Parts: sequence; C-alpha cells; structure tokens
Amino acid sequence: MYVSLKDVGAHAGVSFQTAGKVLNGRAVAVSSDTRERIHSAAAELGYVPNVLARSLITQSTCTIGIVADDLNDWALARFVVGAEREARRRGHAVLIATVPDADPDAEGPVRALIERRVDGIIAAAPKLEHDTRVAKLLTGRVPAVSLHHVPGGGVPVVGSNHRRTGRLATAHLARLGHRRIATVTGPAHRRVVASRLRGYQDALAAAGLEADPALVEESDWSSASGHAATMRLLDRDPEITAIFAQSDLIAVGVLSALHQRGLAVPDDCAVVGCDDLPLVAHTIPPLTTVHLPFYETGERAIALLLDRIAQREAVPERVLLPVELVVRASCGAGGVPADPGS
Amino acid sequence: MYVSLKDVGAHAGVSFQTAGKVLNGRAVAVSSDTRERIHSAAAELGYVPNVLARSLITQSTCTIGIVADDLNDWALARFVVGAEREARRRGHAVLIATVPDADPDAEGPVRALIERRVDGIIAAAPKLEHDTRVAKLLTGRVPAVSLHHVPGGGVPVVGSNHRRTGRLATAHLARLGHRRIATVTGPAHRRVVASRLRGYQDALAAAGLEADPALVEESDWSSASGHAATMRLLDRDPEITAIFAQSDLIAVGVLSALHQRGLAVPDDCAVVGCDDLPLVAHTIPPLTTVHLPFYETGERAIALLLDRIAQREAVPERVLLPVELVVRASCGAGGVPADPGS
DNA sequence: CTCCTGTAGGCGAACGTTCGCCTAGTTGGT
DNA sequence: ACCAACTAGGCGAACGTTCGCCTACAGGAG
Repeated sequence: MYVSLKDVGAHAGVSFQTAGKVLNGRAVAVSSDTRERIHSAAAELGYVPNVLARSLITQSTCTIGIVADDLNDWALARFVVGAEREARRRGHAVLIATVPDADPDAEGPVRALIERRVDGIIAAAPKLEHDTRVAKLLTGRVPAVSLHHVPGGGVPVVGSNHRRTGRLATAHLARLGHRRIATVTGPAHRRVVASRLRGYQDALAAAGLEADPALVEESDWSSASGHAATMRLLDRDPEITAIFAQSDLIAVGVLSALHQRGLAVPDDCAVVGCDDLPLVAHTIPPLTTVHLPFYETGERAIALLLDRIAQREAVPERVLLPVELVVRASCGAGGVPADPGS
Repeated sequence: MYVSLKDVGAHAGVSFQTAGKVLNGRAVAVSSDTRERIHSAAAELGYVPNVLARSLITQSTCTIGIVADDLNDWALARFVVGAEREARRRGHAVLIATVPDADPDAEGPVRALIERRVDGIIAAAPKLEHDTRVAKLLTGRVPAVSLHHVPGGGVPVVGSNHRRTGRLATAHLARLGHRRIATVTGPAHRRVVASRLRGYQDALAAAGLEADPALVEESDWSSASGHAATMRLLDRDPEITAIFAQSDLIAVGVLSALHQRGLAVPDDCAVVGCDDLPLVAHTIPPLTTVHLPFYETGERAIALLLDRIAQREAVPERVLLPVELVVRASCGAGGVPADPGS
C-alpha cells in the first residue's frame, strides 16, 4: 500500500538506511548526486514517512492527548483550539478523546490515549475533577497538565482566576449602587462554581453587603436552566436589582426571563455574565461580562506540558491567566451600544 | 519506561509471544495455570499494550483523522463530537487537525495525518472546498469522507440539504404573508451559501414573489457582521418585513440591529435563523430556526468512512440528512414563549 | 512397540524506521 | 611508497508487536 524506505532505496540504488538518512535524518555524508537520486525516487514513488515506525524507536510519538468533557461547550472548544494550534506550532499532533455525559467512564478513553503512547495528556474535563481513578492514570503513567483540579495533586493546573472573576463581576454591580445582587451559579459540586461564588461573596463583603443564601440559585450552565433559575429568584425576592450569571449561556437565559417578567435591562435589573462569547456583544441589551482567556489557556497548557516533557524542568504547580471585565450596556453604566464594526 | 511483552513473558516464565497471545490475541491453547500467571504478571508490572507496534504489523492504526476549519464554530464542534463518539464506539481514536484561518495551508496538517497512517480522513473544513491540492491528497492516498464538496469528486459527501433549508425558512415567512423577505447570507463564495440562497429563491418563486437582489446582503457568519448587514438592508429598503438569516449567529446580529432601529420582532419584522443553537430558544424573542442535524452528520460520516474502509463496499456518493423547521416566537405565528423546561 | 492425534507453548520472521559503527576507496603528506 | 585522514555509504541491531508454523510431550489405539 504505502511506499517504504526500502522501496525508495532500491529504486535509487542505495541501501534503505542511506535513503532514510537523506530523507528524514539529519546531516549525513552523501554526494549531491545520490542525494538527488534519492529525492527524485522518493518523489516519483510518493514516499510518505511512517511516523509510527519512527516513534517505535525514538520512544516519542510527537502526539499529545486531550481528554475533554464535551466540545459543545464553547469555552472548552476554544481551549482545545488554542491547544491544538500551539501543539501544531511545536510539531505535535493532537489525539482527542471526549468523555460521554451518559457513560462517564473516562478510564477507557484515557487508557486508549496511553496505549497510543501519547507523549503527554491535557485534561480538560471538569466533569472528572473528582474522579480518582483517572487521577491515578494521570499522575503515574504519563506527563499531564490539567485545566481542572486533579485529586491527589502532582498535576500542574492552568486556568484563570475564578475567584477574581466572581469578584470582578459582583464588584462592578456593587459599585453601580446595587444592594440586592443575586447570582445564578453552575452545578454546586463544581470547584469553579465554588470559587466564583467565593469571589461573589468577597465583593459583597467589600461593599458592606451581606451574603443572603436566598440570592443564590443553581443551574446546569444552560440557557434554559438559567432562565428557570431566574424565575425562582424573582419569585422569591422581587427586590433584586442585579444578577451575576456564572456563564454567558446562563446570562442569555437570565435576560430572557427578565424580559418575560416585563423587567427592563438594565433599568429594572442589571446583568453581568462571564466567558465573553462573541455573540453576547449582540444580545438585547449587549451583555457586560468577564472575558476569560480560553484560547490562551489552551496554548499555555500545551507549552507547559511540552516544557515538562522536554526539559524535565520544574513546572509551576498552578498558572492563572488574567481575566478582564468587559463593560457593555446590560449594567447601564459606561455601557456602549452594540458595535457593528467589531 | 513502559513495560513490554518481553518483560511480562520473562516475569511469567513464558515466551513473550505466548504472553502476547494471551493478553492481546484471540483464542490460544494455553493452560489455565499459565494464563493466570501471565495475567497477574501483566497486572503487577502494569503492562499497557503498545498500539503503535501493533499498527506497524497489522497495517491499521484504528485511528481516524479529522481535518477541521475551526472548532470555534459551534456547528462544526458539534459535528466533531458526533464523529468522535461514533469512532470511539467503533473502536477508533480520533486525530484532529485544524486549519488556521491565518495560514490556510491545509496540506501540512493533512500530510501529518497521513504520516501517522490514519485509516481514513474526515474533511470538515468548508474553507477548503476549493483547495485542489488538498483534494488531491484526499482522493488519492487514503479513504475519505467529506462534509463539504471536494473538487474533482470521488469523495463521498455527507451533510444536510441546504437548499431545502433555505426553502423551509423562506416558505414559512411567505406563508405568513410576508412580501418583502430579505436574507443575510454567509460569504458568497461558499457553496452552502449558494445552496441556501437557491432555496430562498425557490420559496419566493413558489409564493409568486420576485427575487430582488437588493434584499440580499452578505456577512461572514458572525453576529457582528449580521448586525451590520441588517443595517445596510434596512437603509436600502425600509419596507422589509421579514429576514432569513443563514445562521443563528447571524440571526442574533439581525435581532440586535432591529432592536437598535426600534423595530419590534415579530410585529414589525419577522426573523428566521438556521442551525438551532441551544441558546436561540432564549433570545428575545425566541428564534424560529431550521434545525440541522450536526451531531448525526458526524456519526454518519464516521459510519460511512468505516464501512468504506472495512468492506470496500460501495458507499453512496452523497448522503443528505433531513432538516426541520423549529417554530418559535420570532415569526409571530404559532410561536411559543421560551420553554424553561427544555 | 509403533503410530496417530491432541495439547501447550516456542520460535523465527516481519512491519518501517533510527542509530551507531564499520569499511572500501580516494587524497594528501612526507 | 606508506600511513593517516577523510568521504561515501553499507550493515546489523533494536523498537514492541502479530502471525504462522514448528516441536515436545502425553495418552490411547492397534
């Protein structure tokens, strides 16, 4: 099927090892005549090196495995794109394994990556943050870097400062004079959710406001459940004048619930999201949100992983990338209308 | 680093080939005693089979390559998820290569997949639909299935019926009595765009309306450019009472532009999108859209590819999956308010 | 005692590379 | 004319598997 070095060598009248040295290897003492013959033989036969065979002997596949929750999540997808780009830039390919929601047995997928002898693994599956069996695979067998906490430690984590995210969003609302600031969180058992909630509480405390549990509602990150959570919130406390949504998707649901209740945004109720999906610059009204550097996080994760693999260099246990408040109209102050040019 | 069959064999007191037969191979005549010894040796040493070596001899990597445009596109990401799931279900891993927008040299990425000896390639990069060099790689070297048209033919295409999509959306608007129906398209050089536009024109003709070029505006699929295109449309023709957006992202921009102009949806202007992003059930108002089966398309593409690889069976040149109109409030008729439960 | 059959497992070859060492032939110096 | 040094390329081994054939031994039938 495929042409091998043996074929090329025979066709060019040299040993296959020499052909290999010329085509794939580094500098080698070969006359420019035979070099030419080898190259043209390779071109003529359509030789494509077999990286598998190479990997077998070099003990390195130049392939990184990514185990991800679910690429339907825009944020995660963006992270993966960043990672893939950086990996390619540094000469590595990316093998991807997603973990089904239905059957969260991530051991199979991870094991499949290891069987293929990936040089390292990026874990991007918050769903697995409590999975000790996967944690064991990740700490023992193969170098890894994670987007989420891995039980037992030993795996460097790269991400953004979630506590600061919650603080930034909430402080903005407090600064605008809001007193009853509610929040719609993601699933409570997630660490991100706890961190953002802590940031929310930090900001309340800093503004001299008390954290009222009645102002906190949980969702599953979706717009639909953000919508439902907002309804519960408004039923319980009609005095709410601001809502911090723990994701932009949730925020879309919040906006639609407020609209359905006849509450104007930002006049009756201000809203802040987080993630900075491209389209939230065009919600009605445009959404103030916290920009999270997903793409850069992906790049950084790969960079960290490859450094760790290559130089056995000490890699920081934890890298947090900066987040940034993006002010738009949904909070009323300093908000700009949708910018058609961006 | 890794434990090999040789180690396991030595530890169990059998030849490495026998260990291999017991651990990875099919049925083999071995006493239950040695079988036991081999298994416990493998467990104790932590043996993990080396799929690379296996692939070298079996001439099959059980790996599928996907070359994709850009996973930031929700639709494409969803397609990839569907493909990955189906591949895993059928025992294959997925190697992914994205094509940077900046440097659209897709030959490198595709070649990298081939060097890794993937069993087949899924092309999911509409951006490459005019790239003849990539087309050559895809038709010659390795079995492929594509999401987009591949110049020269010979590569089965799986997707949805774009013409019908345009027709469905537009016919719905015509049926509601709209006479000046505009459309915001994606980039004009794309085949999808042309197909959907043809569907749009079909529906206009069927309703006895004439296709006015002044009612067509182009965008780059983004909300921002959908917003801008709508502004141009409204400037040119204030009589427009309905807009068909060629994607939901565009539709979000359309909604925001209409809102900015003080036009009520659906009373002053109806809007239909397409894709059926989860969040458009919660735009203001909820968006009527055409549901496209991205996930199923991904599954189907893999199924087709594996069938083609395995049985050398004749595979249909073209598979179109059905699309479906999802009626919500943005057209006014039969629209339901956001359903918090879904 | 020989022959046949069955069982348990060994053994060599191959897949397509990389890598380091080896060798045949040519120069150059003295 | 002899030896050293260089040049151009060959060669064997190894990476970790799979695969098919081979062998050693045991038991039973004739």
